Amino acid sequence: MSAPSYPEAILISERTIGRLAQYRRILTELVRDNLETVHSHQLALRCGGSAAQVRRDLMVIGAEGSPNKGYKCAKLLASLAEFLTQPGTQKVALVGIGNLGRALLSYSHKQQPGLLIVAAFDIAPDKTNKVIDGCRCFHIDTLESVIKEQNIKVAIIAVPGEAAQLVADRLAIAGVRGIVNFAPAPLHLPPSVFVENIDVTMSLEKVVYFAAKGTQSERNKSA
Amino acid sequence: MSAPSYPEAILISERTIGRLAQYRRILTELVRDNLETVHSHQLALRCGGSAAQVRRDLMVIGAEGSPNKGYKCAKLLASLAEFLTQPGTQKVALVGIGNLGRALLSYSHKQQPGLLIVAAFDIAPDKTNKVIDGCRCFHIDTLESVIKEQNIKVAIIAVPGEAAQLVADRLAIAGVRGIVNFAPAPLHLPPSVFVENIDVTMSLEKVVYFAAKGTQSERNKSA
DNA sequence: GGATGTGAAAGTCTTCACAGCG
DNA sequence: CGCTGTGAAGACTTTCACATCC
Repeated sequence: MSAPSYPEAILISERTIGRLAQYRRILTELVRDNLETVHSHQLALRCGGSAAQVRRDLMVIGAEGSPNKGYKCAKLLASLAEFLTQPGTQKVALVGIGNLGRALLSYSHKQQPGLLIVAAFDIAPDKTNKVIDGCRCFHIDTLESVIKEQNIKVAIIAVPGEAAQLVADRLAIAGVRGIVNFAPAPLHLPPSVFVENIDVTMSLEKVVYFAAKGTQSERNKSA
Repeated sequence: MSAPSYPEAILISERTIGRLAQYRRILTELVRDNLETVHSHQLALRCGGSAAQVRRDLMVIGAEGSPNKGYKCAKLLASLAEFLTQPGTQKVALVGIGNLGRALLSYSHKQQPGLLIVAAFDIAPDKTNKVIDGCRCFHIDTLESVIKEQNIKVAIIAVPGEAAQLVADRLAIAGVRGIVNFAPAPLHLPPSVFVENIDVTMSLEKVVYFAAKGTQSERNKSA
């Protein structure tokens, strides 16, 4: 009769996971600055949410803070790191070495946390078989073999909309389980593959609308 | 007693506006391909939503389709264009001419709809006083004067996180009413300024989590 | 028959408010 | 006291289901 391991029965919403990732980023800074403890309202201020929201989010990972002193930064950061997958642990592939792709590569190269792009693919021969920002670039024909060889489970799609579905299908078959999709087209994939869409044009149009029309108040959903 | 003009009393949610922008993009393609009519379930397939969702969204702009024939593409597109602000109408400023900024500039240059960046700013002298992808680049010192002169109401922030709040404050004072923020930091601004955050790192971490852990099904929120 | 338009139900997410504790 | 932890309420979104019309 060993102690039951974390049931993990309750499944956590996408929004919550996103905010937990933010909290981790903030806590990384706090720990770097040698802060001992932090209150929920302080975290709220730094991520643009409410204190109640922060407390509820931290509840789901079983974090515990003491009244009047708040949460211990180091301990909380450790809990978050254990709960979320450690950044840099997961290798990421990038498909599409255009302007956006190169911007992501330079991020990956400089940034300290997350975003460890280990392989990039493109269809244009002049972009392949070289190293950009420390990342090896391959021709798209080798996508399946490289993905399998390196056991890559996460990919970023930064190709034109017309090519996105085809790329996504190939990624899924090669074993990728999660995709960040910058193409402005929905990907139809089996539910075993998680897809996060980032549609810059749509976001811009939203902002244009609200800038011109009604004054919606600032909301921080950061997605 | 004139007929009451559209009350516009009901304010429309951010999510809905985002989807309406997607519908417009899809309809632009349909009209280009000379499609006469379209059904709600066809739109749903092409944007990754449900048919009921599409119909409800179109309800808010008072679109009308006929049973069995669906919606008239051209008419619906016109309604959407009238409702959303016409793309290209609003001039957009870009702050931060790094890799991401340049990727956005090249988009702006090539893409047909939306995204008309007319001025870019940076603090580095070697990036300013030139033209990149058809967009004039200025030193950040001239931000206020250029924004006011050109009457720009929408801006994109693509600077490092530490500088984001300062830039946002200056933009708001210069008269900007809407901001797309790529910096991973919340902007604290008066509610008269609409802010849309795009946090690429956070999205990536979400995907890493769901790729590794539980299999959440694909959801298309495209934000 | 097969689609739209829409009230109502169901579901999801956020905020409130307060007990309990240091 | 002020803050955490959390049930309960509230607000918002999506889906259902069906009357209605071509």
